[in-house]
Amino acid sequence: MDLFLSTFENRIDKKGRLSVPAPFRAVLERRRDPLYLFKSLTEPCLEGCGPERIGQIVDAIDSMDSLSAEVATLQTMLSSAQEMKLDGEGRMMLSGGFIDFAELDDMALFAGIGRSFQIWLPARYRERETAARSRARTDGLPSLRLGGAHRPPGDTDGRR
Amino acid sequence: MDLFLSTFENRIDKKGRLSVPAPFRAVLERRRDPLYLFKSLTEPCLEGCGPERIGQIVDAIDSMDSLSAEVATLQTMLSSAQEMKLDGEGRMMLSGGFIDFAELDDMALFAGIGRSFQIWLPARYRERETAARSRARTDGLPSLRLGGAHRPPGDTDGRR
DNA sequence: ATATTTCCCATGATATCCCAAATAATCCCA
DNA sequence: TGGGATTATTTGGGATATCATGGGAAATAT
Repeated sequence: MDLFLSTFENRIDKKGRLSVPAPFRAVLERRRDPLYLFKSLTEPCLEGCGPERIGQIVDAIDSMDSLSAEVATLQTMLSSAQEMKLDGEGRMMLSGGFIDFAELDDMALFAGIGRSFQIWLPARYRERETAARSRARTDGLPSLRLGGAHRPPGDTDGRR
Repeated sequence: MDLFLSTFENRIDKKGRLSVPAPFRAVLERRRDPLYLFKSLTEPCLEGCGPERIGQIVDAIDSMDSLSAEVATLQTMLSSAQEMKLDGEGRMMLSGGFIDFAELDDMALFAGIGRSFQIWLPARYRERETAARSRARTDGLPSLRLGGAHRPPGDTDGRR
């Protein structure tokens, strides 16, 4: 299925470079996709994805009333998005804006969440993770229908 | 996919010159497109794009009732549009009309929004971004159909 | 003649490339 | 199953290229 899964913690060197975890690079390389990063709209973290998600945002904007607040919101996502070029060793350069937004210092935690991944300050991510787990115990699980909406096996990409 | 993404802040020098960010120039050069700038209809900023977007506006006007108020509005976009010539270093000269309209002084912020970009007074742009982010947190994210509508692999550009 | 724009080159800052060291994961065979 | 060897991955640093910016000179207009 080719998804971003698991977490990885890598160092941000003094030049601002950060290695993309090899398994995440493998997903993108298999699809010959460049990597895009943008600031999360709702949380202090960065989001990483391939071009298809960026394309969805662009298309959504074109199909909406350009005066709506929703369009302004989507434009904010695009304005924070960057195509990341990786060096020969698979590292990207994080701009100051990205580092400030996610409040990163010298370590970054990659959290794969399926079709995209997030980049967090490690301490903040772990805080959030324990909070989510204790919410699950007190409030119960969110409704999860497993087994219903799967694509047939062998349908490895996202097309319909 | 060749989109205008991310933000860049450049200086307007005392001769009135302003560098177009290299990644934006690269998009235009790849398509051998000239750059057009016009005054935004809805906000105190300038809009930048290639000729195809200008063409879309012209076509939209042609398909509308030529006596309607909307047509008059759209026509003001066209009448404010200028083809910008760049010097050898990729800089353009902003006319006084453009500078006054966007209330620019010595810095300009380029914000890529996919098929076009905007030019803002940096402080004003950040205000607007903050507002969009707090709206996103309170009102939730705009509905985006994720996961379903992928293009087939290999269809890497943005054509429809 | 004077102001303004265009062209050209210089400079500093920063990103990119390239090679090497250190660390971590995997393999292989006893 | 253990442990040493091999390979993959991450990290570091110096050299090189790119880019934004500034200013002078030439060209154009007023």
